[in-house]
This record gives sequence, structure tokens and C-alpha cells, in this order.
Amino acid sequence: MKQSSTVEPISDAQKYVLETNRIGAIWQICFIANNFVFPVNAFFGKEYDISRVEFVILFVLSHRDGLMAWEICRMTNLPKNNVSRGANKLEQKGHIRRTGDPKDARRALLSLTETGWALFDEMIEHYMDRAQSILNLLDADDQRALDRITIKLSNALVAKNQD
Amino acid sequence: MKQSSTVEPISDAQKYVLETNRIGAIWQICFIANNFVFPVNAFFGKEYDISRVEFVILFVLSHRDGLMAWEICRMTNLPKNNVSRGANKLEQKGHIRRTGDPKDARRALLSLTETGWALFDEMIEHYMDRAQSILNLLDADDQRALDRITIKLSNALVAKNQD
DNA sequence: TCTGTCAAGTCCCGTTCGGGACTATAATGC
DNA sequence: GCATTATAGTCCCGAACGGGACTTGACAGA
Repeated sequence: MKQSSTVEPISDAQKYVLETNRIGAIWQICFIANNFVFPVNAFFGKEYDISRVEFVILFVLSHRDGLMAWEICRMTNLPKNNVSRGANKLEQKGHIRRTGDPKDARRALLSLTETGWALFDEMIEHYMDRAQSILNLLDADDQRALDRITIKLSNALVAKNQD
Repeated sequence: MKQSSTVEPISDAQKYVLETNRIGAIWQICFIANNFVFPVNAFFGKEYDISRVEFVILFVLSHRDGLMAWEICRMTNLPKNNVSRGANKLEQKGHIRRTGDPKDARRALLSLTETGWALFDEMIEHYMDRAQSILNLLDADDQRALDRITIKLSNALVAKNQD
């Protein structure tokens, strides 16, 4: 591997940043997230013709069916026009269904169709493999601790964002 | 707060996803990263007219001066055209300087200027405040554990990507 | 029942993004 | 020395993104 003119390998510079940066774990978290999300999205885009936003919608609906678009926005921090577009595309492709709320014509409850479930089940396998191959770089104790702490932090963020 | 027709508050659905999702800590990590990065970028864009990529370049250069664009790409997973654009804009604004390598005309070493350092010092304060306000949702032990584990995982990813 | 306000979703439009082709320079092999 | 390959960086262009205006429908208050 060719090195920079500083003679120092990149991995050393990366480690230096990781270990001395002034925003601590947040930098690492963004680094890990980017390392995971970009390749996976690129793969999904090519393999399944599903964008990041579309996958997130499928993912959320696989846990709670019958959500409205704005609920998905709140749950994921995605802007509503982005979710709107994603939901429209998924509907066009037949992966989700909109059920109008008879009591409120503005509302549309989104839910996965048969083919949507089939697609999601296939995609989530790839996703899990990739996620696990990253997490397996840690030993079992650290994996458990990471899971516990990130759930705690996420829940705290949810609560914080609520008001 | 208006609730969905499912009667269930969104935060409950969010918690459910967080705790039952099949990709584990990776979902949480992406969630936390997005929760942090989006608002901060929006703020920086307005307040300092600095995009995400530009800030990342400043951030990396603040740790290791005199890097080349491709090294920043490797360190951050950003595509090279994006870094190229960011570096050009930062140069136009006078925040970084390109020093041509006399031995290799293709190479240009990037380094922060005085004004670049001044800008970065100001921005990093905001960044640290935001990061800390999120991390402080955890107790001191968990903060330490999270830092330790994410550093370990990041370093492992760096090593994995190397080959 | 009219009017003002709010809420869900869509549309418009300028910006950012990123894959891949391309340019320019250096290194390598014969 | 010349042809080939590799490397650093830029350019082009279509796709994705997101702020904010807009549309439509619901609802509260007088």
C-alpha cells in the first residue's frame, strides 16, 4: 500500500484522529455508521433498486404496520418530502399499500404488501449479515455492552426529542 | 402531542424498533449518528456557510496537517469528487492552503490557514457542546464504556478496510 | 356556519451527491 | 526511451436531497 509523503500510513492517522478527537464517541459512531450504511445502500440500490429511504420505510413498517408517513418521519428524522417520495415509489412498485382513514381523508396508513414482506425478508438477511460481520469484530461482552448502551442512549434521545 | 390512530405514542413504536430490530446495535448507531449530524450540519451551514464535507476536511486537517485529498477520502469514506469540491471551496474561502509537491505535480498537500484554524476552533466548540449534551444522557461509566468500545470497533474497521 | 388555524402530504426548485469518464503526471517494464 | 500501467484530482451529469410554499381536509370557536 502506497503511503503519503508524511511517511505515515493512513491507518495511523485514522487511529490518531479516533483517539484524540475532541468530540469523543460521537465521531466514532458517525464513522461506524458511515462505514456500514454507504456500502449497503450502494448494494441495495443496484441489487434491489431500493433507495436508503425506501429501505428505512420498509424496515420501520416491518416492526409496526399501519403507520402514517409523519410517524415514520418522527421515528427516523427523515424529512417528510423524502418519506413521501419513498412511500410513493414503494407503492408504485407494489411493496406497500395505502389504506385511507375513513374518519380523516388526509391520513393514509401504510402497510407492507405480500411482495413487500418478501422483499424485506430477503433484504434484511443481507443487512443482518453485514451488520453482524462488523459487530463480530468485537468480542461477545463488548457486543452486549454496546447494544445495551446504544439502546439506552437512543431511548434517551427519543425522550429528549419528544418535547 | 397528537397521536396516531393506533393510539400508541410514537416513542413507544421507536422503542419497540430499537429493542427488537434484527440488526442490533447498528441500527442504534445509525440512529444516534443521524440525530447528531443532521441538526449540526444544518446549523453550521447557516451559521458558518460550511457544509458537512467541508467540516470533515477541517476536522481531519486539524489533527494531521499536510494530508492529500485521497488520504482524507480513505480516512473518512467520502468519495473523492466530494472531497475535491470541498477542498476547492475551502481554498476559495481561504481556510485551507494547497502546497504542491515539487517531486510530484499530481500531489497537493492540504493544510489549514490561520483563518481556517480560527474558524475550526470556533466551530469545534459548538460541535463539542452538542456532542457532550448527547453523551451526557449516559452516566459516566457508560460514557467511558461507549468510548472504549467504539474506538475498538473503529480501529478494527480501519484494519479491515485496509486490505 | 363561517372563519381562522392546524395538520398530513405533495410539489417546486435549487443544492448536494456520487459513479464513472477523463486529464495530467509519475512509475514500471521491456 | 517508449509503451503500459497506476495514481491524484477534476469534470460531467443524472439522481437524491431538503427547505419551504402550497393543497386539501379537519376542527375549534364565535
